[in-house]
Amino acid sequence: MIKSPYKTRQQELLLSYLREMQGKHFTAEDVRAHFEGKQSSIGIATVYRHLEKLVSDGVVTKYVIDEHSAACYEYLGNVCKDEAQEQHFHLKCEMCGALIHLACDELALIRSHLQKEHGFTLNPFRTVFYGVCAACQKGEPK
Amino acid sequence: MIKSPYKTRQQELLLSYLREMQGKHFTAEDVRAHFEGKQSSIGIATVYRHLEKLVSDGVVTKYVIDEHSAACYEYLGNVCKDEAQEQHFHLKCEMCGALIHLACDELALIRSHLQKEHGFTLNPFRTVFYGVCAACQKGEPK
DNA sequence: TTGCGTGCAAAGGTTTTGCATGGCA
DNA sequence: TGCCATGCAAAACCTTTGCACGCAA
Repeated sequence: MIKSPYKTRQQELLLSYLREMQGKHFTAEDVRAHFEGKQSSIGIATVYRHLEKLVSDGVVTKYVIDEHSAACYEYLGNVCKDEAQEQHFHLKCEMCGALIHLACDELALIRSHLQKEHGFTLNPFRTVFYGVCAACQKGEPK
Repeated sequence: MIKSPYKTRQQELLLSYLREMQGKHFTAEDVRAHFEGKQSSIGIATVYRHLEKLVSDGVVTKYVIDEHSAACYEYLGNVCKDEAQEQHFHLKCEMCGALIHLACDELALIRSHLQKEHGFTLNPFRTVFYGVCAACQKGEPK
């Protein structure tokens, strides 16, 4: 992670939020709203600028779920990057909208298959599987 | 596929374009531009309205590639839907932007795995695998 | 003091929607 | 004639950008 030349109040706030939300998903608006009202607030533009930088540093992942909802971000935190890559996939339920984390070794096979047979290096940080989750299939849409 | 109550010139044009583009990807703007200038033109709103309907009918698939580029559509055509589901996946290269079709039985295993082990029904029509394609890895970015 | 960081507002691009008009049956 | 379809323009939405000001070092 590249260190910023300057340390600012907003940066500290954002990082504290990230730690708090580790492993969960949030949008840029979530971040802004979280600090709204308190004497410490952050402009939405600043949030986007920081998140963009953190994404390019590989510390935060950005998922484009749907063109009409805001992008989802996730803080990868202290997890070893390679480890996270192998174990961490996302499923998005098209019915209830849930974004599900899936840690499954089986799926690591997909990566090696795509790599060996098709010369394609999968990026699990950005790939989202769409479909219908178990709950919704049982007829329990929210 | 649900039949429209009325048959219109624009509808005919759109369908002819779809047949022409079967198996390829296009955006709403591509459709509009294709008929621009000719005495037969289609308004962008009409294009979106038709595509939206065709998507919900399952005849056309919509892929949200990136939040800042237009959505990609694809006409599934006469292919049996079940057959297409088994054989047809998409890879998106994050370097050169190529959208690659991948027909691979191996990947059908993903679906059954997700179904059996996680109760999740994958929708291959919407799922896109992100990563880096073989050409770009060999250092041949466009 | 230097120059990066911030916030506001405006711009940017795609997609949707309201409304009056046009065209199919 | 009765409605649906169309097209234009405006709206809606998220995200980026320009610019002046503020603040860290």
